[in-house]
Amino acid sequence: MEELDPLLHQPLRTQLVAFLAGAGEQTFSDLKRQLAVSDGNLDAHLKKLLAADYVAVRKESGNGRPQSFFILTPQGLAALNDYVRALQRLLPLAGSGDGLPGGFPGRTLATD
Amino acid sequence: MEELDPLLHQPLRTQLVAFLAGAGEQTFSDLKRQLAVSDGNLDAHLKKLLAADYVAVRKESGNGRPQSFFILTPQGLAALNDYVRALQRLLPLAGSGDGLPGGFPGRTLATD
DNA sequence: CATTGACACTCTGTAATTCAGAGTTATAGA
DNA sequence: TCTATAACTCTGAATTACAGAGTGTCAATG
Repeated sequence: MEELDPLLHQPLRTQLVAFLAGAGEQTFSDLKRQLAVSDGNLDAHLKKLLAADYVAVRKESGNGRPQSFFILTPQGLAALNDYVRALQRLLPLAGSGDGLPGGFPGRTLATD
Repeated sequence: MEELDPLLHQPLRTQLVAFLAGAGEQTFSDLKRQLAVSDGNLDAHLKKLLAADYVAVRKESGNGRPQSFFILTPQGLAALNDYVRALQRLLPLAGSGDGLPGGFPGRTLATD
């Protein structure tokens, strides 16, 4: 069966990686605001992504107050693409236009 | 930000629900074989889906050996559709043809 | 008819994950 | 300098995920 990278297939991390992919380099505070998540939780998930080299950090300190900038690595981007492909194979996402108006393809769900 | 139903956004449960959506009513053993998962784990996740009314069970006993047939409920199907829509909004899944050949849209990932 | 084996679950405990808030360091303003 | 605030980081509790042991039923065999 289709394998879904457990590192990416988690609500907060999926959002996190998707956001980084779309928006590019982000500070800790920006991520915190955008994802509406607690400090500790964000830190924990970022740590996992850093440990897997899906995300890299660049720390700045000296001029203003210290800040960390987080960015998706090539590995992270590749993993995200694999993940999206796995989802597409698993869920018939494509083929029903934009929004799946009629319901999930394949079944009408007989409730008999 | 986009909310991803945590009940569905978990590797095994996503596969489980997607499989039920595509294949219709399935026995416990069929699910176990298809998803290559341990008894206890399958049971635990089915319990969650049953508790949420995403899945219903029909138990047969009398003629052969007792068997449980699991099927997606209308609520489960609706939740799955919502979930797919949420994914589509979160990840730019559509628009790049069949398989995202070029990479994730939106960024080329400057590693500078 | 008792016994053995296999199937179909279900229960229980452990390991891993997720999360929130307390703690730490550093800057900015009064 | 003293206080407030921003930007993290650490710690521990609660939830979740998982595997294997346990329970009950049926079929086959002697």
